[in-house]
Amino acid sequence: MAAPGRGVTIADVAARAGVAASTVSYVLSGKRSISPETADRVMQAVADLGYHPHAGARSLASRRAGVIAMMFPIRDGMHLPVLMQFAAGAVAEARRHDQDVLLMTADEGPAGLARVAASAMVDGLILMDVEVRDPRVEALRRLGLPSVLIGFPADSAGLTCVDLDFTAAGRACADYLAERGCGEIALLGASEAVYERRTGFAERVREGFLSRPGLRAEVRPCPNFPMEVQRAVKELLAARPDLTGLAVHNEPAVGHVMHALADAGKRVGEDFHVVVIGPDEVAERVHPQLPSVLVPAETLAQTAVRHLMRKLDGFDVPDSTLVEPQLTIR
Amino acid sequence: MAAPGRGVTIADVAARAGVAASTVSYVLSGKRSISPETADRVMQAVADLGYHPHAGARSLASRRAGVIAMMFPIRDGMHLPVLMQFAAGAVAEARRHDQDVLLMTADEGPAGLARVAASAMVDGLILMDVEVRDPRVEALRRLGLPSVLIGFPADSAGLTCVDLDFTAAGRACADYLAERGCGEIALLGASEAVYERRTGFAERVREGFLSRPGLRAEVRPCPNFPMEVQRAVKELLAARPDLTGLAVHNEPAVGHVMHALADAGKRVGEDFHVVVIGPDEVAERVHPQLPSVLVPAETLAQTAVRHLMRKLDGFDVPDSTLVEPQLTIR
DNA sequence: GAAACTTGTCGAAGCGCTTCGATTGAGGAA
DNA sequence: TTCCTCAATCGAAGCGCTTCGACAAGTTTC
Repeated sequence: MAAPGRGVTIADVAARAGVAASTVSYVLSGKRSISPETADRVMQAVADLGYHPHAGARSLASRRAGVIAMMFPIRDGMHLPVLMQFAAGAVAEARRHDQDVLLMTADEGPAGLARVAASAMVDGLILMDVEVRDPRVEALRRLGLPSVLIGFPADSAGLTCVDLDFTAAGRACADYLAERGCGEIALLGASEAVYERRTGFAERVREGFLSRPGLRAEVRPCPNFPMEVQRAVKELLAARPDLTGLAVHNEPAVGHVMHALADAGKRVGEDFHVVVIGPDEVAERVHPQLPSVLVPAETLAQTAVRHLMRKLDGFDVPDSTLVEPQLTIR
Repeated sequence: MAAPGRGVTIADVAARAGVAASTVSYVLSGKRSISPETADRVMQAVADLGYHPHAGARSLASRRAGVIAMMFPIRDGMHLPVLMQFAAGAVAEARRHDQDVLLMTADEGPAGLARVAASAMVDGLILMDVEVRDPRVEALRRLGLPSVLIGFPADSAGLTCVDLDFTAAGRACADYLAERGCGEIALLGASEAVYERRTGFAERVREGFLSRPGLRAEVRPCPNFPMEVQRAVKELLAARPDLTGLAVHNEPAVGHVMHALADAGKRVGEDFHVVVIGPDEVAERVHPQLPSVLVPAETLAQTAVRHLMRKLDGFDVPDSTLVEPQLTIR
């Protein structure tokens, strides 16, 4: 348990178990068959000495670092809590595969990818919040570093991408509202900036939302500031007096939308229905609590890590994985 | 630029520059003097080949991994965006010191610390959101892994701790309100759970808030749910009719507090004053925008990383560093 | 003009691990 | 019994880097 001095090595373990170092290695990796008795003795020695293989040595000899990198965007408009959930999910899953996670920010860009790849610091990479045209994607292709992307770039050929099925999410919202008897509905979407940047995601929601027949539906981008949100809602209500259903795909706006509706005399949950695309807390922390389709950050992270692990082990994985959205009714 | 095959090694660089591998190493590390001409040739070769040293080999030979770990809490009541800012700040600063950052979650606990320490995977550690009685702290002491804590455990002897000066933050709020002419003020604090868990932080705010003489001040913990927050505010107003100043140290509650005040006919910024301890967005996204003392996550992260770097380089750093709060008026 | 340093460079010895034969006994097949 | 196979183990050769001691050429110093 207690480390005797500094650094217990495989040789120490071997000596204590009365075997060769290579035998210890084989016991630990399971790459050759070892008699149960020997294995027991080795494991006992490992436990006694509190042995953990030196990561550097291992990576040097085996050409496997046991580390994957995650590159995060730290950009305007990103919803930080979701990123954090994502990170937590990824770390948890990675640890299940005995991998650690190196944290990178998008600031490092393609050069950062080149660096970690060339230094063999990581075995693979998860790239978050991929944009439609993303310079990192090209770098990734060039480097041949095993990777999984969250989101879809314009050309995803030869890449492994994972994302929420935003089309289905949009449709789920329309369905929910339709089932509550709304005939005229609207989607208050992401801010303009988001639409400009990564069309993919926002447009898919739009498409899904508009895809349900028999409804009068429209989509509007949503402004950034509280007062403007309220004004936008008021304008919408004025322009469409028969509107009875609203989907909101914009975390920070939800609270303000609810005020504006209350001010306008709409009784949400009774004569007017609202559904949110966003994290649970957002939908829970307003009154009344709203139904929501969340971005299942944890599931996405898990899926991404699993795919990456399979790639590292030489298996094939689907090029594109869309996670089904879940609508939670509160 | 383009990698020829797989893996450019120091030997390749040496060959191209016409020197010994050790010379390349010395050029890169600056640990021995090298003639400018040779250095140039080497650097040119490095650039030509896109050489990056193999991290594992380097760590094996030099006993320095070039990686620091950050252990994050993923716990209830943590404000995720702040954590993320923290992470971003730490990564940025670490990169400035040519270090990478390994992400760990508190789930791994003391055993996780033992693992990364024994495997020489990281050179040092930053431990976030330290609790008053934290089992990880003891493990840290035992392991002798260089580390910096964010927050203060009960016994911080021999440790390096960094945190916001919460006492000063509390006082700054009281000062702000006093300057606006409020004679009777209150602090709506963290939720009960937080008080129970890490007394340090919440109590320091309380202490600071109550420390200004000549004011009638009180502190109340704040409930978790929207309706209860509103009720709590109403009760407070009823109990203290002369109350004209309120400090809120509870991110999710701010919006609801503002409603309750509006409902009660208080005109914030005119006959009633409110100040927030929390992130900018929280204070900006209500109407009217509020002054706030933020938890300077980025600064704290930077300070923590710098301290850790200095420790790794064998310098002394102060045991305890309190970052001055800044009050932003909007 | 010899002794004593400096400066710039090289070669070799590891760092701790994995992995590739090689080796040794047993157990089976012939 | 002899030969072959197979399971279990060992020893040695690296993986790519840093670092230590040497050493050849200057530079000083007396």
